Formats: sequence, structure tokens, C-alpha cells
Amino acid sequence: MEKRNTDPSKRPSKFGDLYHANVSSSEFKYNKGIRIFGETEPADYIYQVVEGAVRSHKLLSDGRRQIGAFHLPGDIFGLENGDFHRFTAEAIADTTLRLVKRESLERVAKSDPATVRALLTMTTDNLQHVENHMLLLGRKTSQERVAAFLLEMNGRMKEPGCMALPMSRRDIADYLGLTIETVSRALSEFKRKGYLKFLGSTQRQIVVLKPSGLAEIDS
Amino acid sequence: MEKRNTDPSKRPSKFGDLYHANVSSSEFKYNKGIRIFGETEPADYIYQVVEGAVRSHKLLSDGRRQIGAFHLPGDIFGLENGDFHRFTAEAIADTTLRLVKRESLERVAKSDPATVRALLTMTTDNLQHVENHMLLLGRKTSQERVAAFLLEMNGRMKEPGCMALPMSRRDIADYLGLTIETVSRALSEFKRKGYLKFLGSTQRQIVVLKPSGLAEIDS
DNA sequence: CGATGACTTGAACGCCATCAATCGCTGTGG
DNA sequence: CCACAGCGATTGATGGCGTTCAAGTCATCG
Repeated sequence: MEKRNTDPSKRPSKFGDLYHANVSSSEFKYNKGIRIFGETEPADYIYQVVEGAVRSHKLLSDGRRQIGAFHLPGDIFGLENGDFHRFTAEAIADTTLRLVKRESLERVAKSDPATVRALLTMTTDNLQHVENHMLLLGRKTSQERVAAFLLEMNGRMKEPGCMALPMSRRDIADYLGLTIETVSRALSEFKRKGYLKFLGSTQRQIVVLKPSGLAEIDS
Repeated sequence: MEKRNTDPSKRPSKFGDLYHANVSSSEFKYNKGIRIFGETEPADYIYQVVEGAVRSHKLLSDGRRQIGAFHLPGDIFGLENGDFHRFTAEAIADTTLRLVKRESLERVAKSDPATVRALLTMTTDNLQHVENHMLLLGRKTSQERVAAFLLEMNGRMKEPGCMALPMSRRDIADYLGLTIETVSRALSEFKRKGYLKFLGSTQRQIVVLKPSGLAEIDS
């Protein structure tokens, strides 16, 4: 199950400088809806999405949920400095993940500044995303939030313009601090304005026709 | 103006492992309301609050403001991995700051894993705070937000129970994603319930009488 | 004193949430 | 093959929480 992968030519782009070190990794599959790790559980591994999609969230005691991030192919998540995870991570779709033992990474990091630097860079990228999301959650209107979401996803897709969203309206709502109805209404409004259209029978295939229109709404 | 400070016995607690290295620091004073650095400005220094208080915020084009954090004595802020600041920082009260040239820190960090590790730890602490704040902004009610704010500040004061808040109601509102009126109403409600009281003529001296009451509201 | 600014309090409004009905697609079983 | 249950999503009607607008209080400062 476990295999070495130190060949730079084979390494995926986003794992970045971690691969120059001698760390072992293995791949696992998770079915849609399966939990990868839970909040406050020990952080023994860090993860990279090979295929599929993952959501990370926090819960309040009464079930209110805030999704902090969606993780798409190439993304790394579950990286902690402390001993425990601070989010629950679940597979949104059938997903393949690459796992790296945290211990093996820490061992390398002890003596190699470049590896610690790589960890710092990943943490900073993370931080930057969350900081921007804080502004969205604290101060943006519902339309601005949905527009921002579409632009974010559009930018993260391989081919911008057409995107097959892996997440449900509920996931989007919990990411944006809204309800599914409000998300749905915003999407319908954008469609009415000609900023986007749906593809196929399902409503998760979205084509952005006028990014500039969305960008204008996102202020 | 600039002076060496490598004596461990003199170093303030929170600067942590940065001080074991040979980095120079200097102190400056900022009057109330003065900007320390602006969003997108080059990040040439990192800062530690010696005395006073600082707020960090982002702005939308139309003036809506989201405060990401308050920095109190001992706190470090303005630490960036990239070349530019991602927040604007302003002195809330008359404030004394210790400045460390980022360049000198980076030089040390190149060869010293412990220093990079210290930077990583600070960034992670930052991240954790912002992640929790995201849950607050996305999913908590106004009363929960204000209760959480009071508990946070109470925990950060030297003597818990009585606190002299350096920030205005507007600052609190922009930190919590609310309006000043809503913050004021929540505080009045908590006072009515006997969870807190005001001290003196000003309304910024708050005594928390029943933290458990606030904790219960914060769910 | 009058002016100013920070804060509180009251009244009315509006955005988003809530409640509810419907649609469309999928899968399942008679 | 069709009836129907179930789920996700949309759409409509209503309601409520927090905002907006406005007035009033209190402390500070000229």
C-alpha cells in the first residue's frame, strides 16, 4: 500500500518543496460523504487531493455549520502545527487522497529549513484565503457572496468558463454563511441577467458567461 | 534609535524564539488613530505591541470595514510571508511598538530551522484565531458574537473580570460584523441580565460578573 | 455654556431566514 | 412500463433579526 515517491518528475505541482525530502506517501480512496478526519482528532497525516473534492467545516453545538474551505485536486489540507485537527474534513464526491505521515515530515523539518519554509508557505496561503473569507462573511451581501464564490471556483477550475461543481447548494450555503434558498435565488438572478447558464439536466454544471458582471457585483 | 536586544531575560514573552537569534529591534510611538501600515504596502517590518492597542482591518471599495484582529501588549502582528501586508493596521490608543526589520529576520531564518519554526507557530496561532472568527461571522447570532467578544477580551486581560476596552463600539461592530447599535443593545441586554456592569463614567470599563452566563449564550 | 463625539434607545424598514409548495430527476418495485 | 417515493433545487409567501434612521443622553472640551 505504501510506496516511495521521491522522483521530482512525478510529483504533483502543489506539494511543492515537500517532495525534495525523503517522505513516504500512500494513496487512499474515500467514497462520497465519508469523513476523512474529525475536529479535535489527532493530526497524524496531511492530505493532498488527487481526484475528487473535500470540504472542511466547523460545527456549533446545535448543528450550525461553517465550511472553511473546499479542497480540489492538487490542494493540500489537514496540515496542522499543533497536535489536533481544527476542522472536520469530508469527501464531497468519490475522492482519492495522497496521505503523508506527519511524523516523517516533522523529522525532516527538524533539520531542513527549506521544508519548514514550505510548511510556512502553505500555512500562509491558507491564512490568506481565510482572511479574505472573513471579509466576505462579515461584510458582504448575499449577492456579493455568491458572485465571489462563482469567481473563486471559476478561477480554480482547469478550464475557466465551464465548471462542474462537486458541492451541493447546502455546502455552498454553509461556505457563504447563507441558506440554500438565498444561494438559489442569487444564482437564478444571475442567470436572469445573463451572467451564467446551467448545462445539462443537473444544476451543478455552471457556465459563467459574463465574469465581469459577477466581478462588478462582488464590488 | 536602534538598539540590540538579545538578552533573554529582557525579552517579552510572546516574541518567543525570535529572540535567540541576532535580530535588531527598535521602539516607536504611535498616537491614537495613526496608521502603522496599509493594505498592499511592502512588509518591511514586523511589530510587537509594547503598550497600547492596534486594530487590523480590510476595506471594501464602498467603505465597509472588517476588523480581523485586535493586538494587545505582547502580541505580534504584521508578519507576512509574501512581500506585502494584507491588512491595514492602526493604533487604537496611544501605542508603543517594537519593530523588527523583516530582512534581518529572513536572513537568520535561511539557516536556522528553529526561527522558521517560530514564524510558523506565530502564523498558525494567527490562522487558528481567524478560523474561529470565521465561524462567528458566518453562523453566530448578534448576542452570541458579542458574548464571544467579551469572553475573548476577558481572557486576554491581565486581570480577568475587569477590563478597560481600548476600542470603540464601532471597532467592536466592525470586528463582529454588526452595527454599533446592535452591539450596544446586546451589551445593555447583558447588563440587564446581570452578566456585566459598567465602571465609571465611560462605557468602556466593563466588569464581567457572570462569565458562565456569557458562555452559555455563546453556545 | 454651546459644540462635539461616543454611546444608548426607540421606531420602522429591509434583507435574508423560515416555512411551504412545486418541479425535475433518479431509482425502485409492482 | 409506469407509479411513486425520495432527494436536490427552485420558487413563493411570510416573518424576524439586525439594520437604518432618528432622537436623546452623557461626558468632554472649546
